[in-house]
Amino acid sequence: MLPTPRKSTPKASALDCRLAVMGADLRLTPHRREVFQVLAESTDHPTAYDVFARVKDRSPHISLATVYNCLEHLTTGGLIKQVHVERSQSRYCANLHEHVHFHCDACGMVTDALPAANFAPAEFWQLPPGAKVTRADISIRGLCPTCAPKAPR
Amino acid sequence: MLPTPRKSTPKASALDCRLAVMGADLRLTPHRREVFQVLAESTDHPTAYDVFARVKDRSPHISLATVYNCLEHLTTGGLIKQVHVERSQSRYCANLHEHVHFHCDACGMVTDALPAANFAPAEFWQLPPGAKVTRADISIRGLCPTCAPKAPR
DNA sequence: CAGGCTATTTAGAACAATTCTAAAAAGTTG
DNA sequence: CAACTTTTTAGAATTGTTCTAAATAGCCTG
Repeated sequence: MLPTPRKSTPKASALDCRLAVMGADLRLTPHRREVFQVLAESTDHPTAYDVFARVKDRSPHISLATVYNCLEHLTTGGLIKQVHVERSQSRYCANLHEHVHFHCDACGMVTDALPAANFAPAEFWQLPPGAKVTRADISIRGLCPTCAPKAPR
Repeated sequence: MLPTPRKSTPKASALDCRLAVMGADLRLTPHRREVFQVLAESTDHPTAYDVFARVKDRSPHISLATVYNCLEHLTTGGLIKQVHVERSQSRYCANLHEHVHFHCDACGMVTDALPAANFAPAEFWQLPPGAKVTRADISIRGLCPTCAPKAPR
């Protein structure tokens, strides 16, 4: 049985709007707002621990468990996305536009790359007949502009 | 400093050939051969533990650490590939043809999908200028033919 | 605005997958 | 076969994450 839906807090900012509009049933606690805000201000795909460290500047008493908790709620609410690079720690981003991730094998940096053209996975690969595609996780690996020149050969 | 290259064991099978040809400097121990063989016979992208369980039928005394060790050597030697689905345990496959992975969100099954057409990541996404692409990890998610009909709505 | 409810937060324990360690065993070379 | 290197082993350690139980806070009803 689902809990009774709650309204969001009275005072709303631009971020709050996005939270209110997109997050189906997500109580807008100060912690969740801060976690979201940190992520919205970051372009470097921070890990849960990175987020924890950044939020701590504003809320020194927040615990790592709360950050994980907030990240989970924001993710399931569709407000942020989890990014997986290999099977190392998860990273998060607030960029919800369709994009892929470019990952530098040398420095570990992760950046977003926007699609240059329309892209439909089912057109490019022979998927099992009858399969229903919900999404494609695409991570492109290589060397970033900074690391590429330094590479041997 | 690299260790002196060793020759592979005298008697060579088809698998050994692939191992010998492709694995730059990989001593062909019985364990490594068995791990590779198990993988070559599997199409279900087993986890390290799955491989461990399957190899144990032939070599009851093999340890999990050895399986991890063999998988790592086979991977760095380019003989097998690691497959990552989200950040759950790694899976492995011996299919070295260019392909992507289709992952069913309902049953967790992973299958290979071959490219229907030529595919160059740099054509589809605006990667950072100067970046050097070495590979694209593409995992397509959705529902497999078995699970799709059962899904609600 | 007190009482009752539910949700959130917390610190720390637990967990799972993997890697590390140190020692034993096996293989290779001179 | 002696000296050396590599592989294998069992178990400990590590890492990133999730779980737990208790404390706290938020909201609604009367």
